[in-house]
Amino acid sequence: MNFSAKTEYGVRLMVELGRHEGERPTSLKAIAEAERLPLSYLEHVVADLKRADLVVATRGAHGGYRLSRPAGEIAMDEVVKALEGQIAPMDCFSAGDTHRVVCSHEADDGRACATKLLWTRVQGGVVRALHKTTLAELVEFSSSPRAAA
Amino acid sequence: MNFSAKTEYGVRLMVELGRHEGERPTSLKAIAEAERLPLSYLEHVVADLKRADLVVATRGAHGGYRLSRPAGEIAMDEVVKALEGQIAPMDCFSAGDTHRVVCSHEADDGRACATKLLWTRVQGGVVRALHKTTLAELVEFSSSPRAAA
DNA sequence: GCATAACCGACTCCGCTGCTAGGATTTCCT
DNA sequence: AGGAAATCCTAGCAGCGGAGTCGGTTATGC
Repeated sequence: MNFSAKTEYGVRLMVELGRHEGERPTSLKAIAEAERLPLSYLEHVVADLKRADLVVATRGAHGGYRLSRPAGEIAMDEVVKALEGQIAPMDCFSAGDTHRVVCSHEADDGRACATKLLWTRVQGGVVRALHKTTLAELVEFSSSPRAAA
Repeated sequence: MNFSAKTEYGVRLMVELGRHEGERPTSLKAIAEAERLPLSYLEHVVADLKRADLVVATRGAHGGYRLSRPAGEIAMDEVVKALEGQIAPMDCFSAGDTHRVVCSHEADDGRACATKLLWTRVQGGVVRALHKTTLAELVEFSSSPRAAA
């Protein structure tokens, strides 16, 4: 169970933007240098965030990115969903249940899929944890030298 | 964010064993057929479960596997941990660096890793959800045609 | 002693993730 | 006007790990 590096990068990117809230837009290059992340890859990451309307871009010289809303109003489940695609602990939880036979025997005899209950609870736990955390919290946390979880 | 198929298989395997609690040991072959899973792969899965003392094996003819404890006393976080290796939403959360989670740029300037707070909460949410679910619950859930999460 | 079944390790296949490359487009500044 | 600095797009690639196979060995019941 792990989130992709893309998600990690995206969260870091968002935090970086949150740190410069109210200022002029921040360029990807600046973020890449601050966080020591590959610039060319960040382009893909930020594209996801933009598609989800979490970020607003300004093109051209002195352009860059800004948060679309105040950091305090951005719940982290939105961010992670935008980057990860969906928050589902098992493939059969996403919309396109393509090839694999994960929940196969559910339809067979009407018996409930044993693991469904488990994954549902896990999913709930994750989403709740993400939802109750705002970007502003992360920004603050990353600024203070010591803080509790 | 998803768990591996191995974990899904392992949970199903455990449920299947739970269903036959108190009986003679169940062979992998029987489980593979019941759940329509590849037998040869299940061998690896069950090996993990055995290593974690969640399952007891009986070798030879009429052998098979049994739960090491009553299903009601087996919390699902144990099972998932045994199969998944660890429950960490990010690589830097893996065991080994307990006291100080190393997140690349954290060591640089003493600034806390922004994402640490987030992943810690997520991890907590997952572990809590898994821990409060017992194997017995899943067994019961999979037997009744309809139940709520 | 034969069938059954756990045990073990090595090996292959494939998809996905992370990352790069190159170009096109937009905008600011002088 | 023209160049520099950015976002934007698409294609492609390489490595790695997950999923599954296979052959063989050991242990046990009948």
